Amino acid sequence: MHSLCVRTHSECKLKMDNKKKIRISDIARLAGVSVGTVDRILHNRGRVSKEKRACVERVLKEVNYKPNLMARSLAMKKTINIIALIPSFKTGEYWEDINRGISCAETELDLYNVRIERILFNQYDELSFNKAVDTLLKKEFQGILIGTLFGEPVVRLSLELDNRKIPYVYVDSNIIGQNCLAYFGTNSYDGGYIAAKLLMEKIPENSDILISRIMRECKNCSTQICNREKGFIDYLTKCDYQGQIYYCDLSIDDPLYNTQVLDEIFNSTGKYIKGAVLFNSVCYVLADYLSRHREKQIKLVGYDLLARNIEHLLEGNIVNLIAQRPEMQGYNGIKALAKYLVTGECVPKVNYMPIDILISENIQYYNNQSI
Amino acid sequence: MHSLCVRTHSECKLKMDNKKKIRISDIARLAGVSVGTVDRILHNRGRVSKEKRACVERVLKEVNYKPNLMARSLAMKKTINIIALIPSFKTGEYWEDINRGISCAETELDLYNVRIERILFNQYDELSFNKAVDTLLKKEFQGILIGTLFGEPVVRLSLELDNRKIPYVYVDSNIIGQNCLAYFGTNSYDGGYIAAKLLMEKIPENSDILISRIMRECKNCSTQICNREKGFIDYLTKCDYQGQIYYCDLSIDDPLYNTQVLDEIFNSTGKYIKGAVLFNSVCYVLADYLSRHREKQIKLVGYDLLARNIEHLLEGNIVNLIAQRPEMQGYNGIKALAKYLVTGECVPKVNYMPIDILISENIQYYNNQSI
DNA sequence: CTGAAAGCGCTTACAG
DNA sequence: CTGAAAGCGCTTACAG
Repeated sequence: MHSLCVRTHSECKLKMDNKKKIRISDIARLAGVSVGTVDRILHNRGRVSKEKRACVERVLKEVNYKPNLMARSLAMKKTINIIALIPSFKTGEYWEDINRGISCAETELDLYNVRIERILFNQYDELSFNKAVDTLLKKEFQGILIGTLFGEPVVRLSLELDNRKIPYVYVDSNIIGQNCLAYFGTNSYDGGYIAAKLLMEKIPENSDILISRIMRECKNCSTQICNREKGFIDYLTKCDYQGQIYYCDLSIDDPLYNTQVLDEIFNSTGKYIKGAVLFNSVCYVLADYLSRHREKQIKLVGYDLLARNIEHLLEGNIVNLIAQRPEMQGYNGIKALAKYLVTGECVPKVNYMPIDILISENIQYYNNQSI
Repeated sequence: MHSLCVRTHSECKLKMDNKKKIRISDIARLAGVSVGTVDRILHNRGRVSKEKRACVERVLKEVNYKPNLMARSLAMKKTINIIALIPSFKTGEYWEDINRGISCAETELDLYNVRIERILFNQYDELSFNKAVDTLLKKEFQGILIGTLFGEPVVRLSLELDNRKIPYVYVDSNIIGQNCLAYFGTNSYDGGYIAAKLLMEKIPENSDILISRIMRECKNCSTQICNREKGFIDYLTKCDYQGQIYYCDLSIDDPLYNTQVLDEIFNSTGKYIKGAVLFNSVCYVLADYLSRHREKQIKLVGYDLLARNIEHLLEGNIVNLIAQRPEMQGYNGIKALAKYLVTGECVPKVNYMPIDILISENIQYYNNQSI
């Protein structure tokens, strides 16, 4: 059956050495078939005889064919729809940055006929997430990026997507054991470990510290925060930390309540507290109090570049912010989906973002680089 | 003359609202001319009558035309040649990272028929730079990225490029007063200022410190290093630092000599030195000595993620490395050139990279993100 | 000065 | 199962 192959091996070689990009029509010519047949084989569209298939595949193996993606996307009028399922946000909030990365990828991919639709939910309300899932499952889409705030319903959604063979990417925090195409986010444990190191080098040895939590967070939502706290504590243990750890639950929007709670701690047994940390993105809540009532005697380490956190960092009410390249998470997440959908290529499954350390002197440069 | 315009304003509007991307042929139809004529106007190729020009421009203004870049680049077989004029490097050295960013852009831009040629020079030898310039000026190229090690000859080259109307981008350190298309690199002064802050918070108040330099650097080469030192000293002044500053000149490749020099300092008046800094990328030279002779009693801050620096950071011989996203510099620099050459769009002229603070705990994640 | 036509590399009906 | 042809949006000779 090889007689069907009208070109010899050496001719193929010649073609290869000859640097010019080889095209589908070249392959067709070399294999003695039409471009339509080559295309069918390239894309597994079937309806090709064993003989021709073997012949074309033989040529393919020899020439290292790379499709011209521009020509492809020009010829296919078909658009690819990607959904971004992320929390809604206000200006200056954490998810705004992730969304900015998504928008950036969106602009770039527009040329390739990739469209992105955002479906938003309330990050403090699991029900709103479930509703968003119901909405999106009715839509036509080929890929989805998921902000993994709510572990359990994300797993449910993932199973459904597995069924439908729709690729999905996680951002923010990872949920292991799922078939996501990729995860983009930090190693939360190490993010906590680093916070402890930064805090410890700024306060006198074995001073007491305060760990604050935000009450409005639902119990089961963020593995991110649990893992950070675990890393934090492990660092303390490793250095044989001997101080006292205080815990408190703060309100995200009731400063009076917070003042009451914190005054109580600081004015009683907590008067030797020299450092504090808060593991989600709103450490400004604590900084608000400290700046007004404690005159920078207490070193605070927090996470994420919310506008209100940055203000406090610049004023010295926060000593370090730990950032995790949210824009990059959004950008890379969308690009990974598009790459897979356009070319079939995969990226590594777990992609840990850098854990960036910000101080008042370097924060002005942090978001200068375009992505 | 408006009668030449066969479509009315409202028809244009209709076309716009109708979301579909408008094409050159749409414009031609709306203006009552051929696509060839529209193309000539779009690209200022001349040979168009005043009337038709006015008519087409009128339509253009109304429809917010955006060319389809994929179709354009598919149709133009013409390739764009960009030169990267950078130092040669060995594995694990600083410029390897910049080069990696360049390669990354290269891969991406291949689709757009952008080709990149590297011309390398010896970063310690101004003559080799000048030779490289001679070589490249004989070539055919449309844009160039320049590693600005040698201030004066870079200025000369820039003037020649201005003459030829060839856009150029600076990376690594900025040279002000030139017409570069863009600069990508850090603010060196702030890079030094931050080094001082990091060092000061790790050593006892007013301990003595050591500033090391590398002898092989040519006197006139790096404004980068001068500026870092200036920032460093200014921070000390600002905190009213009272310690003693020692200076020493080290060899990049003669550890015995360095041992001698450093032993002399540390064993005499320098015995109270608790901190050290080195402003170019090879602080491993000093770390080599400290790790062998001073048992981590001296805190060292350095720059850039050379393989040998990273080793010392992980072993605790360096407390902080300050990094400046070299890959991003290379990548963004090339992309800026390509963008300008393909679409005519400019990026901001001065693009300060983030000043990243690395410790042993976060360095493993630093280069994980693809760019 | 202007337009009709061919071509970039790929995909997609369509006819056989 | 297979191939010839048209088309994606733009550019580029070419003829007039």
